[in-house]
Amino acid sequence: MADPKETVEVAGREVSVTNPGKVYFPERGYTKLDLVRYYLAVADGALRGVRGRPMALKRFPDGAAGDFFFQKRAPRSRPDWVETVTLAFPSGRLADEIVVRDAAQLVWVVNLGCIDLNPHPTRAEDLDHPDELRVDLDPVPGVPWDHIRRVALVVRDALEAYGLVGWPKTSGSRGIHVNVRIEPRWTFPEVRRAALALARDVEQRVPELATSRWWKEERHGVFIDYNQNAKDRTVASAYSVRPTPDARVSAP
DNA sequence: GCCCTGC
DNA sequence: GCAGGGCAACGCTGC
DNA sequence: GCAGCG
Ligand SMILES: [Mn+2]
Ligand SMILES: [Mn+2]
Repeated sequence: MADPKETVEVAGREVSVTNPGKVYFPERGYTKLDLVRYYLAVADGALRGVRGRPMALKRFPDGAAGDFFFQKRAPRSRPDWVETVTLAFPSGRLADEIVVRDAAQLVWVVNLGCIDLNPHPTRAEDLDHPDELRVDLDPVPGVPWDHIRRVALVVRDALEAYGLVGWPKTSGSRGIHVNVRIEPRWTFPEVRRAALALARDVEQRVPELATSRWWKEERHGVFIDYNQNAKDRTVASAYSVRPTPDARVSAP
């Protein structure tokens, strides 16, 4: 059959795309090769979100509607131009995670069935000090988009008071992510505490719109998920395609 | 999606 | 040759 | 220590 494999030339390498015609988004008819071509088209932006960061792989070998699994450890068999870095867990266990820096590595990851990209907030060069604080706005069901947007604007004001700049994007699901560049100087617990302080600040500014309550039952409006800044937690990066039926994208 | 194992 | 299994396990919360 | 949360 005329399908098993296609080769794309990217970043000076030949990268295989297996099952290029496989339908990954049945509702829209988008194929695996469509997904690869999308990522090539936005490679500059997509790489800005993941470059130099270890990432957890969330793999959908049968497309967005199929089963998925997480994979922290890079597949043992991989080209020598695919970079990894060794992470240590508190348990003492180790994991070699993928680090993407160019479009060839990106396509290689997409070929594994990764639809969205989930980088850590750290760089491979310094795994203990995040250089990105992530403000994850998760609306409870039924919250209108305008409220989410308004909370994001309040986040901007609150950040400004600390001399910080937030870079917003849709999550591609229901909420908004605001990424904040920080000096790689603070530990995970310290960054998480900063995110909590920010969440409480925002909640105080617009208590009708935003909440920092951990318990779902006590939440109303937009939950500012500060815990997303804990260690070993990742967030879908900018330009990631989400595994939704309509192939929505996290749009800056 | 792909490897590894075992039949 | 082919079917089946594996592929993560964190850290924080309030009780 | 537990289960809820993501
Ligand atoms: Mn979110
Ligand atoms: Mn969240």
